[in-house]
Amino acid sequence: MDLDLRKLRYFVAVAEQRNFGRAAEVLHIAQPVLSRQIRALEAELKVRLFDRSSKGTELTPAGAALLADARPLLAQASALLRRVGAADKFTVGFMPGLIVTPALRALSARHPGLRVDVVRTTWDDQVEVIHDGRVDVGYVRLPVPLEGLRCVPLFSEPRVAVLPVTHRLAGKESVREADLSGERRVHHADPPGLRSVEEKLEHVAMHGGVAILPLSTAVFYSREDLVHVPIEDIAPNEVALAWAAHRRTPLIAEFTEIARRA
Amino acid sequence: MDLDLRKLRYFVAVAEQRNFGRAAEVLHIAQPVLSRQIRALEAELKVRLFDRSSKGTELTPAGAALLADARPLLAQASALLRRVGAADKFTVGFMPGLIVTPALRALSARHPGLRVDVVRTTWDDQVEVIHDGRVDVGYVRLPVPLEGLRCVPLFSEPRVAVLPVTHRLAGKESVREADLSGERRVHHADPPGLRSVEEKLEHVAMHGGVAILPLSTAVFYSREDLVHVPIEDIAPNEVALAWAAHRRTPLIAEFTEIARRA
DNA sequence: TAAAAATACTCCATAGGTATTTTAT
DNA sequence: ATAAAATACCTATGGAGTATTTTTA
Repeated sequence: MDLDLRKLRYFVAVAEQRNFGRAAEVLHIAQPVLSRQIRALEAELKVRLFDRSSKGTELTPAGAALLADARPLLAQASALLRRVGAADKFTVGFMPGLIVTPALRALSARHPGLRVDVVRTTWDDQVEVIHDGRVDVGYVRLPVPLEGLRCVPLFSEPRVAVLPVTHRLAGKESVREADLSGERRVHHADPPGLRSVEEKLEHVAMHGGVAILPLSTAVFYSREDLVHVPIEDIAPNEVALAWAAHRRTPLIAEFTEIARRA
Repeated sequence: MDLDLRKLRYFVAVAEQRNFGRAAEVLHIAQPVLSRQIRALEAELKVRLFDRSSKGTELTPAGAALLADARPLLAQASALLRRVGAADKFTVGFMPGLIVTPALRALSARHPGLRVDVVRTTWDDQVEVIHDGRVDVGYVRLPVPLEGLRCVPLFSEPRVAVLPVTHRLAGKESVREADLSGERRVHHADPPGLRSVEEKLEHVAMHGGVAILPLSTAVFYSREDLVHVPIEDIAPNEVALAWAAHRRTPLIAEFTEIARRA
């Protein structure tokens, strides 16, 4: 009758590990328990989810289809758990460089009893925090995967090249993308391990190369040993407000209005 | 750890009935069981969900917040259950008057093993069937509540007034909305009980009044004793393709492309 | 006192554990 | 022979039932 989210969570673990023993370890349960639970799930759903063999466990087509549904369902359940009991709290996520305080202050002024909170996000988790309920709405930098989200564009801003002050292009009024073709681009997680803006800038300062950032981010994280130069011919960065697609709450509607006007 | 969907379903029943005894009847369980399960849920969530009194049961603010999350979560769970085991089937919903066979045939041609199916919807359930997984995508007539949906506009078409052949306006080339001001409008579920297009048209034929329908619907359901006349100054009806916001499957992407080109 | 919900108790289904067997490379 | 999953068997938790008590308008 009712789907058992525990079994579904176990299923996802096996699907990810492609191995019952390892999945059981991850889940901190014994392997026979996991085998039995997956079999029970298959019996309840009347569908074979895995092709087991001694050299590995693979998803069946039905299993793959289930996995696609299972992940967002579990995320939504965890979002529900996170939000309940925090009904009087409104949390906003934002990417580095974006200023959210005026909008939050406006919301707070209209709802004196409301606790407001902010969470700084990164490229990695700007969408994840929306799906799992850590934030009610997020200021995101596009593009993002739109699945499960509702999204309104807010504004766009130019991108700049961030360079060491000693760089040959450091004094320029502006540059074109072609001017940077010889440079090592510092992207997100490239070189590996760089996740935050600070880390990227530290890398540029230490080892050279160029980081391409939205203007507001470059301004917010400016350092004396780095400069930023506008890039003429690169698409601007779009900033949008996003929230979980299935939610309809007055607070979210109100906040999007506030954010749009700002 | 894991949310219990059974308890959540019980919670929704109590929230809807605002009475434990009646909710227990609806759920086909005994009242003490329900009391105990709701208490257990409150303990697990560490939140009081209801204010109980001998003259009624009311949601707390936290309970109201939970309800808003609980409904879509349960819908998504039921969608998952419906879809698993039908991984090789693609189902399309459509509102009356819309022709979906060419698009379906095109999809079918590209995927020989795929079973395709159609479901005719009404105003009442055109969105519901998407949320609970009865269809993979739906041709909907806007406006629809966009929560939990992804939606691409397809085309728009004029609306016409459907009248008895004997009506004073029956011979006209076209009419304006003001010309209809004296007429009894036959809407969806107004007069009560009218849910399908056929019922509405039957009502117009029997009792007079005017039904305003998209052109294609009026053509599809045309009858000898009724005529339709274009309305000059009314916003056209928008037709869109919609699907569950959290889903990303190749088949849906492919079908939206096909539908868009048609 | 009447209606609504909570408590007390019993029963049984099932998750979890350990030990062991089956199966395919 | 080895690795992976399944089976056997045990314990404990928690869901469902009936009978009854508590609470408050």
